[in-house]
Amino acid sequence: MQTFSEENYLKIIYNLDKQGIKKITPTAIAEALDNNPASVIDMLKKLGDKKLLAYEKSKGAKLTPNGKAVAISVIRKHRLWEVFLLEKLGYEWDQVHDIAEQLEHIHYADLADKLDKFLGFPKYDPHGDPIPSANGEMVSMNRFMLEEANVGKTYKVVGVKDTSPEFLQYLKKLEIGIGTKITIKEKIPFDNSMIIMIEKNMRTSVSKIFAQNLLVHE
Amino acid sequence: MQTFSEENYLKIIYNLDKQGIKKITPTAIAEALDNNPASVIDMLKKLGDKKLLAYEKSKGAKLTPNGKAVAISVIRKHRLWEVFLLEKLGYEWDQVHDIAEQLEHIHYADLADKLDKFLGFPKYDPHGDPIPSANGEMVSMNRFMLEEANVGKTYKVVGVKDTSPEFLQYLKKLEIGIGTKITIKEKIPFDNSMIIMIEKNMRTSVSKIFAQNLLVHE
DNA sequence: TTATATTATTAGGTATACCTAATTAATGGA
DNA sequence: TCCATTAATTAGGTATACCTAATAATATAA
Repeated sequence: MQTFSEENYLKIIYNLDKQGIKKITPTAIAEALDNNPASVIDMLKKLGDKKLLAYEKSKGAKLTPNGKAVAISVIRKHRLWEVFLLEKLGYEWDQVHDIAEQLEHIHYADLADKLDKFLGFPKYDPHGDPIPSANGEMVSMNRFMLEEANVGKTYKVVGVKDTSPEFLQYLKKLEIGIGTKITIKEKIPFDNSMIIMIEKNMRTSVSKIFAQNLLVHE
Repeated sequence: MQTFSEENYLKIIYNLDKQGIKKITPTAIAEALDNNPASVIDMLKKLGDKKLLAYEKSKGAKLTPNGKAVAISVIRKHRLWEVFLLEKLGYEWDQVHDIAEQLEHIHYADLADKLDKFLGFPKYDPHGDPIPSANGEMVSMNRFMLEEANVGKTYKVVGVKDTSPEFLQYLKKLEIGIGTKITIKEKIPFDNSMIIMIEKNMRTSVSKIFAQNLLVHE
């Protein structure tokens, strides 16, 4: 059994690894957790003693299979709770993350599995991230940024890169959510903005930075 | 904002008060929390500084209106989560308490209210305890022990006094839950056992100790 | 009333998870 | 290569929430 704090470290290290960072340094972890590299080193020692990860200055931090399993189980709970908060309690996209940050640490035998079943075994969370199954497997989908989409084609929104309230609230205003269909009408080379059609009725222009933060698939 | 620990103290003190204990001593609190009186005194000082309670050796601990409000809000969340776990996730009576002990400390603006709405504004939790409303009010019902019920009359199960897995699992076996109707057929003076009819089809005998732990109302 | 328990309290200590400041190591550029 | 910058680490400190052991206060009983 891990503490909230230990679980957060494992989760962050797992995410940094997923992001393709080869060497996960104390500084990178401290930045992600918004704390101090000295604190991180304390914790890396502790998690090392618990055989949840291995840390070497030259190679950075690497989760053991055990540590990875804990990280995935925390991520599973986080994403399931996000689905619950959005679909059942009526929270908005930009609110579910903070609550799930707390709920992800609730421990009880088959809580995640019961929640999973109650929600109908969802495959993705409200940000379009895949939900690990009970055995830790994740479905992967060919996702890319709206920026890389082609003119004339229609895509489905599967998630966001930026999860700031500002971005999420803007999406809500545009009535863009998970599953929304977006057709690329035109790309404006001048400023790399795009003219898109949202669900066949709302034609609008979106900026480059917008297109760089919306995940879609064909 | 309070820590998990502070909330647990406030909750316990509130409950001891509800149980009619006039002088809530460090020893009584330590017993309820399964910790040390010395630790309790530390915390009483801290909660006193935060104006959540007042402690005097002669009068014991007394919650301030503020401390009481926090305690009630924790209790509200606890009981709402219990309903959720039982009704939505399919947990059993004897399991919901432990999970709710963790969930009750999750903080977020209107989480309790949204959960309350999702559950259809339940008035009682699975143990028959009233759920405080958003403004801290609790419905009270004329509840008593099955032991005090009269022969020939029919009652509705509203809760249990003993919440041990042993008792709760026995209830499950007898198919007795919240709302189950029980008719008193006969009282046996010899051992103070009772012959009851459960929901018009199951006639059985229950012991005195059983009848002392099942809460019913007319 | 006085001796004996029982409670309450204080003093001092532990583990967790942070912190700052100082030091050491590593890296990058001129 | 050497200096400067950045990163890693160590040392020592803080707050939380516990603990044990010793002492003080109170209650109970002979």
